[in-house]
Amino acid sequence: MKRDSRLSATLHVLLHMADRGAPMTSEELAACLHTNPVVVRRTMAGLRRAGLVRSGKGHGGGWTLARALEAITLGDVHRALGEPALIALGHRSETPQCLVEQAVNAALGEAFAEAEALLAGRFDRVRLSDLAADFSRRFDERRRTHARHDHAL
Amino acid sequence: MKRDSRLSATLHVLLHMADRGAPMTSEELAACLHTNPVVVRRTMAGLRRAGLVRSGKGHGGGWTLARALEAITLGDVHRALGEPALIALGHRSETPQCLVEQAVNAALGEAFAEAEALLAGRFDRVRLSDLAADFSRRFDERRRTHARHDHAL
DNA sequence: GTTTCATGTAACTTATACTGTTACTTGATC
DNA sequence: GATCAAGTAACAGTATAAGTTACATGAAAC
Repeated sequence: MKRDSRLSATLHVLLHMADRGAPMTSEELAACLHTNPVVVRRTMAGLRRAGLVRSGKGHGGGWTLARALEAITLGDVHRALGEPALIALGHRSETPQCLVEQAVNAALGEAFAEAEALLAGRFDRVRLSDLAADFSRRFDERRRTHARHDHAL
Repeated sequence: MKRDSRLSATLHVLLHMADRGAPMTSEELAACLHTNPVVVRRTMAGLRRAGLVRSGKGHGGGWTLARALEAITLGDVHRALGEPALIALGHRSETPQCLVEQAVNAALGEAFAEAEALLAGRFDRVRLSDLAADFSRRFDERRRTHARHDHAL
């Protein structure tokens, strides 16, 4: 299965937007993702509709967060993206006549639903501010590592 | 994401094979799945290599189970199919330079791994005999329902 | 008010993986 | 040897994410 990376990409650019503080253009965000500005606009359109971000045209335009990082969960972003499927497996038929297939669907469906609920629940409990805090930790860590490096030179 | 239904299909035919007791041809199994015999052979090839089923050519040939239903778990079947991805989401880059992306990958990766472990663990605990028992329950239930129907006529 | 800049969107192409189909080979049974 | 069924290669179909081009819309700068 080819994996959907829109959630990953979107979280990435949202954190960059927060870090910047000023509007960022689709072109700048596309550079962060090594992709095309149109891909960014297309993906962000759902977030705009969901009220997570705002967009402005013309000079000084671009994308800005509409809420604080603390007020946006991964679940909010996932839903804004159209709530794409989390589980890569599916049934052969959703409404089978065959009793064997009904038994298979029941067993797999229960397992899928449980895993999906686990992921969705976790998404709802993680805020963008949590990711930003982890980024800061990594940033400080890198600074310490580089400082040691500099001393060694 | 288009969902992978090979696990679902394979469990379906394995139960039909167990129910039959005698070898079933790819053509017969394909009829159960409303698909093509070649699709069946292709999918079952992994199970043969894994020692879950045997195949015979010529007259009286076809597919048979190589183990009892109690000795095959959903996990066995999933691995025999090449262990396709369970989670439909992925990272944009597996080894990002960007610290922001590293933080995103860490958060998502942990969530993905947890959900994947939940599903895989569950697959390892469910045996084909469990599905067969559920099928029998459904079969009896339908017989009771149909009996009541007959009385009403 | 015209130019410039940036979003909004449609349309098309590409990439990828499952699925379906045809054609042919291999091997076992009658 | 004829028939049957698996084994397999090769190719077409389908769906979706992703990338690209082109153009319209609207806001700010000059």
